[in-house]
Amino acid sequence: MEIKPTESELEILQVLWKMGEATVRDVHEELAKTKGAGYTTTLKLMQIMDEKGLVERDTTSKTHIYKALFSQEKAQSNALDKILSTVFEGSTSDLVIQALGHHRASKDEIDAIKNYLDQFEKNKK
Amino acid sequence: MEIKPTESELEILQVLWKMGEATVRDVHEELAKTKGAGYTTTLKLMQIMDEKGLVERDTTSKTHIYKALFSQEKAQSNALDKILSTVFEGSTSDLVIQALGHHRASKDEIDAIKNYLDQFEKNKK
DNA sequence: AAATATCTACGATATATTTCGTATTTGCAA
DNA sequence: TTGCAAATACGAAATATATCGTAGATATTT
Repeated sequence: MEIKPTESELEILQVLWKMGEATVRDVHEELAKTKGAGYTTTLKLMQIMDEKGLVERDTTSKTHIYKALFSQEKAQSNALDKILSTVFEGSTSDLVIQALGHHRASKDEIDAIKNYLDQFEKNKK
Repeated sequence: MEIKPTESELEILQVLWKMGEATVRDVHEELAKTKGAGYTTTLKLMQIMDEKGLVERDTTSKTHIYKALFSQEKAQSNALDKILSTVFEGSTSDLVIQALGHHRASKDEIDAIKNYLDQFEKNKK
């Protein structure tokens, strides 16, 4: 059973990942900073997401509290899978090199990656 | 002016990238291997892509010949930008490490990446 | 040259997604 | 307790995307 968040649903998930828990108003106000959709639009989407199981909500009080069930890690994994197969022809190294080339990483980031690679090679042996 | 290929358009672009030039039938038969849409569906999409400027076509003979105008590199760059901002919170290193972790890269690929990093650091100085 | 196959053009339908309007409910404040 | 503000529920419209059917044009075969 594949549940794939739509574009708008992902925007909402981003807010939930950042805030942990949030009300519809919380989410809507965050989105309003960059987008111009009405409150009920956000509400409706979050209700749909609840039906789909992308989020859960506590409905004990009048104002419902939402939490993401679809994790950021899962979203990352899905996103990588998809672009690997659609635009990178399955080449992880192409993807990595492009990523490093176009989006400048800090020295710390580079070091983190090098460490990771060293670790990786050791385990290979 | 942002022209963003849709999901289906991207599938078609993939075929064009691979083949260089292709007719509607070429593309359709390639897609048919994994998908069940009719010939005119592919045709219509490719016509729309032509209007959008995603492809160009030679219409001198009855059977038109298509070529991608939207490059694979551009698609790669767009795809990375998007997932970086939507699911990786802008962290290139997170993206790279996830990519290396979940999708096993060959020794050659790892080496390629390490070389790239070394090169990168040298230029920094 | 007629019949047949293959192609393009293009409107129309189907489906998915997003957006909104309105009704109803709930809590708080006057 | 009455009224107002803010929330949910939900159908429906708006928009975006994908799919198809049919008509007409162009080649190819017999």
